[in-house]
Amino acid sequence: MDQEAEHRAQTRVWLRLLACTTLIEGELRRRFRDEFDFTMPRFDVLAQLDREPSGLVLGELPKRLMVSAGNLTPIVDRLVADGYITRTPSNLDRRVQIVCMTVEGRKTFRRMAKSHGAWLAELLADFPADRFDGLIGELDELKGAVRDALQKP
Amino acid sequence: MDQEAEHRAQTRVWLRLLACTTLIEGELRRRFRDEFDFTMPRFDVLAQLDREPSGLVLGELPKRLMVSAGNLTPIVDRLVADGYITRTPSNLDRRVQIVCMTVEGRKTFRRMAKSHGAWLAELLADFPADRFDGLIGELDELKGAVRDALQKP
DNA sequence: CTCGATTATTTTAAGCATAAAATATTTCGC
DNA sequence: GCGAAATATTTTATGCTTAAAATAATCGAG
Repeated sequence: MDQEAEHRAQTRVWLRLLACTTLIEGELRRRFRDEFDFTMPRFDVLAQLDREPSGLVLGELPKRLMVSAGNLTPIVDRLVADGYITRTPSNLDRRVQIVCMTVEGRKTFRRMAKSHGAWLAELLADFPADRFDGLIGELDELKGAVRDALQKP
Repeated sequence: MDQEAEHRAQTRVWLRLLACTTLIEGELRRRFRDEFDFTMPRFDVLAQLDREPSGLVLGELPKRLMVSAGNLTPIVDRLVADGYITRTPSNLDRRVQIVCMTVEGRKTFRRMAKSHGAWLAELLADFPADRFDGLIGELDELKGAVRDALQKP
């Protein structure tokens, strides 16, 4: 494959990737809004905390969710205000805060997560099941390749 | 594959997809900003107009870019103010406007598009070239499957 | 021809996202 | 222990994004 063709293939991969993500994300956002009056970023925060019964250091969230720290402040604020999570200053280091899901938050999250899974199943239903593993493998490799490329400089 | 396993595979596909897109998009955004003081949505508008020498009906842009109409108003406003595009009311239908790239806009776009291609090549360099076509095919199928699922209701 | 429906576009309100600056606290070299 | 560097978090400014309401122009049925 010459340089030109490789360039074209790379652009095509990127555009397809973006189209698939935009399509799915848009529909999931719409349903979260319509069914639960909730947003995906809020759901993503709860999803992280669901796996951590003892809570998480606040600073861990931006890393796991791949967003900026400043971004999370108002999102966490609102989740606290709505009673889904708590935010408690650490006694050992007063710069640090621990965020932890409340019982109410966990209950709400589980209900939404169930729907989330069902929506995804509905959206991906027409994709042949025996090719999921192949696609996952390709995407994993792609992710690794991009990560490596970002590491270099 | 049982229901459970299929669900897990679907979630994994979605998370990988999102991770890849977020990773690449973030880096491209950063570079657009650092190198050209430009944003991706602005670039996307120019990319559409680059393929239309005689311009486009404004209402065509939200459809092609898969964004809402209201979203484009301030973006187009600024591109006009910066001299990259023109916006002229149609004589036949005064509701309609035609947007068209200026000579300056076209020059700027081509310069940025060249860098954009190079950045993408850099980010995807470690992904084996002989597997691009396979991945493109999978993503095309995925996109089609999701589109079909969205059509149904 | 005229009024109601449709279509194109903008405005508004709310929230997400980033980068960069600000604030507050801790840690570490000396 | 003191002051400088490092770390955790919030604030600020700017821009993207959507949904829904508003505006404006055209179309179409009678």
